[in-house]
Amino acid sequence: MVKEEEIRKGPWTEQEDVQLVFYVNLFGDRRWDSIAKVSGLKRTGKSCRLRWVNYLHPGLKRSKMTPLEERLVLELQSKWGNRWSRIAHKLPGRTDNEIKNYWRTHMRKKAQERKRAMSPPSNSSSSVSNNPPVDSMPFVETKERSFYDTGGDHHQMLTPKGINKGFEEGESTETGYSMDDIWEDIALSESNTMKTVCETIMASPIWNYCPPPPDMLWMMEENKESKMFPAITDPFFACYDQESSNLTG
DNA sequence: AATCTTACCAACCGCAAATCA
DNA sequence: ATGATTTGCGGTTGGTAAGAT
Repeated sequence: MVKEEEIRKGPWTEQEDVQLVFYVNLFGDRRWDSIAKVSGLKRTGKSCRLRWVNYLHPGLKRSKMTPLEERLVLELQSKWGNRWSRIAHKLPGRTDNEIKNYWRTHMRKKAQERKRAMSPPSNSSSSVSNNPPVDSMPFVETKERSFYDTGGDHHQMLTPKGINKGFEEGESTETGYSMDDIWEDIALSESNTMKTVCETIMASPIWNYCPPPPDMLWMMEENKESKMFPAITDPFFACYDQESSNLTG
């Protein structure tokens, strides 16, 4: 485990993202503690998993919720309550965190609308403390259009370019880096093989290496994340087995 | 133009469940 | 069978961009 004083927190950097993507592709999206250790990332396994699941996973949709998805979220939430992970399973490409955030925002807005509707303008001062917590409020479905509907996912889910956050229309991010940049970094090394990767994996820094081509990495079917990586009993050793048997030839 | 408010999202935390030794 | 470790989930917080005043 990484020593406590060395553990990094807060926003992930581009380098960390690339590094994590690289190691997850190498070892699979399990054993996060090991990935955290081996990768040299000064992050906890938990943090690595969260970053992968919520941001770096290639199956993620980065577009706004479609009206259909919104409706589904609302229906399932009223049915199952705050079982975000369960709900997320019904919405391919969406994460529990995303849905949870959406719900919070949505319900806050609903609560405000209700507040406005229930409290006449002449008597508005008494309404505030009577509002129940948003999560406990019974949901009343409306037919209103999404308040931030953009028409849904216009991009192919599985292509690296399609998972950018918020700049689907070709915008670039102001805040430093984008997933495009990451994928570009990865793609830069198309000519390099896994052999090179495995030979150099234990050395540092990671930036001397070039990951395998993206199309090799991200082959997965929607809703079948578990098949994203080859079934390797012990990925750490399997890597080197593969290196010697498959990847050299 | 400056300040305040709101909406959104990334990431953390604590806890429980699952897995491993 | 059991204790330790790891993983996953849900709640919460903090930062920031956009909109309102």
